Amino acid sequence: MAGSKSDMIKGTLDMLILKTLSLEPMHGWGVCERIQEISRDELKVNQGSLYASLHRLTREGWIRSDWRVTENNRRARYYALTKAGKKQLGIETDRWLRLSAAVHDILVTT
Amino acid sequence: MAGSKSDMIKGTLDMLILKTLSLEPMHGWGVCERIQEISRDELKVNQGSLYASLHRLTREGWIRSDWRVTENNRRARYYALTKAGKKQLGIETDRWLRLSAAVHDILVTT
DNA sequence: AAGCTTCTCTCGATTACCGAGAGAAGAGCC
DNA sequence: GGCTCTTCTCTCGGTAATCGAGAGAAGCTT
Repeated sequence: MAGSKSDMIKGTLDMLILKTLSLEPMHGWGVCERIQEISRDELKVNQGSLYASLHRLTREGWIRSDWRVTENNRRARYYALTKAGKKQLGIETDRWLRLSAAVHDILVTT
Repeated sequence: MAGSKSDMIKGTLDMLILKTLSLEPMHGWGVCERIQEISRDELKVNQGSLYASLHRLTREGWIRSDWRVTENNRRARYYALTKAGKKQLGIETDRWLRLSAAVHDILVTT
């Protein structure tokens, strides 16, 4: 299997998760699927990275969670953005847009 | 310090250096300045990261180097892209464009 | 009961980058 | 000669993010 697994761009996972949760509260598994779906399989979130990030975001106070029952009648932890998380999402998005534009500038220089 | 001067987006440094060297052979110090200049100070390459990357790229066979005399009559190691390096630059650029587009898709989803 | 799916969470290894240096050598000045 | 500034090389410890490979629990289907 020619590797070519699409890894994440390091440093973007937290932002991507914050963004996804800003759409609506979701459980971890749902975040994975949503990101993969919107990116048309370009981005796949490894579970090991997912929960590490979710716990990191919780520790920072950017998201909070509680147990609920899913549509399928299973228990799951639902995560939601806090106010601070919303602000953080803005900060990280700005930073990403600036930096990725700069990278693009380098790449197109002749 | 709140500093947070713009760090690199992790994983892009090698590509950026390959790209910069594809313009013309340069010494390490020159690569730093060029990247900073083109990105209008948005991207600053730390020396510790620079030489780590340069050595990594050499080890992989994507660049090669030799000692030359600079315009200022100093000795410096000039780095140049190899054929394999040119190919690698293409691969990494494609990957970057795909992934950054996917990230963008997530960010604009409503 | 067995097995599949959904969902949670953990942990060690890897790797890239930062940050803070040291060292060497030419240039300019006294 | 001695001094400092600039240019340019390279090293190394620490940190943080991600991977990769798992385990565990509980509801569903057969």
